[in-house]
Amino acid sequence: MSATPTPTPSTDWLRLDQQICFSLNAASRAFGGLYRGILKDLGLTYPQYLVMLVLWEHGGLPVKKLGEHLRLDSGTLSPLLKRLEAAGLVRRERSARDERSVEVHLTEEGTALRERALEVPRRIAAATSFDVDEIRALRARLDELTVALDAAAEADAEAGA
Amino acid sequence: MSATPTPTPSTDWLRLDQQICFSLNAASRAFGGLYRGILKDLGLTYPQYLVMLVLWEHGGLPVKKLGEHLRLDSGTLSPLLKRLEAAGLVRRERSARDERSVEVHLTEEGTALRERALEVPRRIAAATSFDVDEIRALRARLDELTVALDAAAEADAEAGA
DNA sequence: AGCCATTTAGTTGTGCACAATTGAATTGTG
DNA sequence: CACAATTCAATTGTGCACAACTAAATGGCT
Repeated sequence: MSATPTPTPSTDWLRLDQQICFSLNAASRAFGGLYRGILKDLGLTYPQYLVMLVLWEHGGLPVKKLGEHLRLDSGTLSPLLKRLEAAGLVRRERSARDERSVEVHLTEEGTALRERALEVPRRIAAATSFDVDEIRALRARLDELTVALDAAAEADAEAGA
Repeated sequence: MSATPTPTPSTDWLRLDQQICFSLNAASRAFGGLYRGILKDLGLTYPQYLVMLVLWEHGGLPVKKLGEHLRLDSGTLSPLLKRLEAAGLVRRERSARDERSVEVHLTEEGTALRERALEVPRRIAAATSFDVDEIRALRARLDELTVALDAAAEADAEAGA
């Protein structure tokens, strides 16, 4: 071993402050903290809010479709939807024409909650201090990144298999 | 169904695809998936890898300092560090001069793991298809955002109190 | 029709994030 | 010194992410 490695030239690729993933993770959790405060009034967690957004936009959907919109699987959605159902915001019912599928519908209360949710994006936007174009550009960048990462993870998984 | 609300003009602020937080969250989870595959060889999860990065860079640290670097509290770190200890990568010992504090040190094995971790950033960078300057710019942007969000969450919390 | 691969939700188990609380050690103040 | 306030780690409890598996329903194929 001899003498601590400490190579740390200006290009130490293992430095935390050089890792994009850390900045991303930190920003994601900072958003989480802000949403937590704002959504508490609505009785929603952030992932629950995302589910409600999809339902408000598309109406009733099977769990599968919901998962495609949000990139989440039934392992995450099943318990989350149960909690939304317990809160009286959604109903879950087996599809008549395909008994495997469970369709998620808004209740009256769930539909009504949309009105109160309208102020959420405004409060969030106020917090970022970024203007609309900056947000759009950043979002586009991140989506590019996500596509590249998903493709790479896919390729990696297949190489490993 | 009495006419779905569907206000959806081109500025429906509740549309999922307009929300920066969703892109951020998606990118963060996409990174997670990629790291999961790469770090499996090292026997680390992504948060465990972050802890190891800090230890490789700074050497032994009390849990508190570790948490400041990573923005994590003892509720997250305590069990995580126990798992790293069980894996033989770190030792935890009460500080002699302040019995409240627990110092986390790398074991030989933990120090040695750094060599094998050197290829991780390379593999990640290859997956992003972004060049170094783009990454740097994106990271700077995200860090700005994080600062703004933390400040806003702080202000929000105080207003609520 | 009978059989089999696929699809769809749900369940189980592991690990992380975070709020709230506990308990011990330390520090500040009278 | 005594005692209140603070600091630090750990614990408890809730909820999310994801892998692996189960069970039921479906659709294709012979």
